[in-house]
Amino acid sequence: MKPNKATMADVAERAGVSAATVARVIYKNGYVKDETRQVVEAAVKLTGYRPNMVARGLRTSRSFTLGMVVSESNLNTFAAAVAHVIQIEALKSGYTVFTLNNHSDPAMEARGMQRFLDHHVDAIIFCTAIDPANVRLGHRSGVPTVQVERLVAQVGGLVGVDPADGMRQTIDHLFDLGHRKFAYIGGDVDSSRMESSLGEAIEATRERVFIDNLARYDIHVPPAYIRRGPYYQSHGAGRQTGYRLMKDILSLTPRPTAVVCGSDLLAAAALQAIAEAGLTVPTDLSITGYDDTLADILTPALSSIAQPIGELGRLAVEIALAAINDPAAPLPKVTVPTRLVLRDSTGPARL
Amino acid sequence: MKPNKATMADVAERAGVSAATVARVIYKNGYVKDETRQVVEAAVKLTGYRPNMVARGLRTSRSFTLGMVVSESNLNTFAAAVAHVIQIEALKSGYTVFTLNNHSDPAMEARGMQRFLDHHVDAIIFCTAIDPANVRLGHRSGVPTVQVERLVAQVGGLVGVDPADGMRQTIDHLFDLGHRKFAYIGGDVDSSRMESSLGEAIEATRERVFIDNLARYDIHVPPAYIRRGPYYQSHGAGRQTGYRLMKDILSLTPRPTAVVCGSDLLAAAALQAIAEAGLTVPTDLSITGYDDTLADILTPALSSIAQPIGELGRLAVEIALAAINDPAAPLPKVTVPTRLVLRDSTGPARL
DNA sequence: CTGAAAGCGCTAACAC
DNA sequence: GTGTTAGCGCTTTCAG
Repeated sequence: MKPNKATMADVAERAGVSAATVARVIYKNGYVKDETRQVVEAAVKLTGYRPNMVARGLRTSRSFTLGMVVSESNLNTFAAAVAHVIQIEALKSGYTVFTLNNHSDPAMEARGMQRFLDHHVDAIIFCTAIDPANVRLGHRSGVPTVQVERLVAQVGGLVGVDPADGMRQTIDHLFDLGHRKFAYIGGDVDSSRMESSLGEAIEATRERVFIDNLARYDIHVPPAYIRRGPYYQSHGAGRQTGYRLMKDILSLTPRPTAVVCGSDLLAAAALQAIAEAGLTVPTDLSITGYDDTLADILTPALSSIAQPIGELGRLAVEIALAAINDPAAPLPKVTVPTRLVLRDSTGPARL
Repeated sequence: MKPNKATMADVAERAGVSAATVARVIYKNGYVKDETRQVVEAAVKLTGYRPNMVARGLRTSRSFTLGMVVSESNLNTFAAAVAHVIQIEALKSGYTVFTLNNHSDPAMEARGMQRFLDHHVDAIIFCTAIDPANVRLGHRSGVPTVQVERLVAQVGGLVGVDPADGMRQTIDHLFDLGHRKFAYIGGDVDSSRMESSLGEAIEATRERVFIDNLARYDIHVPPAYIRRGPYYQSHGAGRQTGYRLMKDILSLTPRPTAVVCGSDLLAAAALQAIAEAGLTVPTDLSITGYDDTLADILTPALSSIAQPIGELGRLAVEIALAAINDPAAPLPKVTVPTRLVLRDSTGPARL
């Protein structure tokens, strides 16, 4: 049973008009006599007509689709959350989105990009690209691109995140609680995966902002107190990175009283190491996360630096659509702020 | 710069043949003289020709796209994981997938479905549909549908999950550890969202299997020891469901020594309530999760019932593609098993 | 073995 | 105001 097969011609016939008139009614284009409009609308309703986006796409070279590349491990709920918002926003604007997970594999991402191009998507949003070459490919093919959170190639639009506010609030908060010895657990930078001309990766920025804010209080963090590792460990590959890095930190003398983490996942695994060492958060040690995704469901619930997910997604779609509607205009690079969300993982420093 | 704009006609011209011949070469259809093939292939390479899937779709009424509806809250990493696998599998088979998150809202899901149909997707996979009407709509429109994990409408294919094995292992394990007093925390069933003729919702099945397995040991669970609530609380809406339900359970006399949860997220929030009560897992209380997604990163890491995510995704795509290639064949309903993954949240019962 | 021609469903000039 | 026409890029008979 396939009732939705009514074509524009069918509607036209039913209404006793031409296809062109039907189109005019549907897209409210040229002038149509009011009476005619009624008839056509009735015919549309009657036949259950729905425009064929494929045919429309061929004719107009506008597919009304967006390609979205996400880099979302099972536990990277941040990227997932942004992706959700993007889908909703796109939907609102009449766009449907192709999603592709690059699984942190440049080759996979490349294949997906090619698919997007083959399907003539109107724009591509990278919810963090893994390989600059892929962003450039999109750009080179004349498809507007928007990079979210992480800039890997100096083309197209960007919706960046500024960790400064959140980090400042975090350091202020911890300092006020009496903390003077800090450590940092962060994601490591694969600099091969961004264009060298771009300067700092976001991981480096987070670290720098951490250090700078402590410097305001004349606190200097020795290199040994800053540890880095991969954001994700594939499922079943044993403990996540933060576990190992926290163990390293716990073996340091003197032991820090506050540990700032570059993601909630790193912090979650850090909590495991802390518990294993027989220590308690926040009594023995304060700890903070970043992303505010997992933070809420951990024990103790994490104080965490939140990135404005809704804002990120909205802006990404907005920029993409603007670029589609005006291909000549340059794509903007915008930045959104972060803020600390307080929960239960931070407390007075144990002296 | 738009180099990828070479059309089939361009290639044909370059090669000094007709478009029809180019098509034959590309899709290895009819006979083509070897020499001609060479020339055409060279022209393809030279022009960087890529088939236009939109035009192809119009002509063949096969869009080589799949629609995927996911019901994935930010913390529902299970659905996200299945969605990933589906994308990969589809990609392998030449399909690109439109993703839509229904955000647990039937109206949103309906809108997305309509988009999928407008774009003439070749099949639709529901990574748990929210409204049977939407599944039926797809089916009625002649688009093969596959439901994953949860069956809400008695049409199309199904890749179901059988909790029996995992639950049996869980109960055996806990019983062997000396546990005799059990409680259960599960997702509640919104029966308005499934067709009444279908029998049990998966939530009900999990509960039943829990009860039945305990009955094997002559253990009877009073109703007060079985609590239900919504799987997810939207971000910022306070503690997740499991927190409240666990608080309720902790106030019961006698207190159970083992609590089985219907999802890792419920268990995660339950851990928060347990910690708040000053109790320790697994010393004072054993607890198990379901999904094996968050399980790994919690403190303590959860023993959890794992559903075979890769298998689920693979089968869903397989069934969808089979239906596309043979629209007459009935869509199968298959079931995959579960198993317990042991970690640190289960221990000897405290007497 | 290869080319010519028709047409998928829609839109955008251009007529009337 | 409305109809006619000519394709968008591709596939698929049908001739040859």
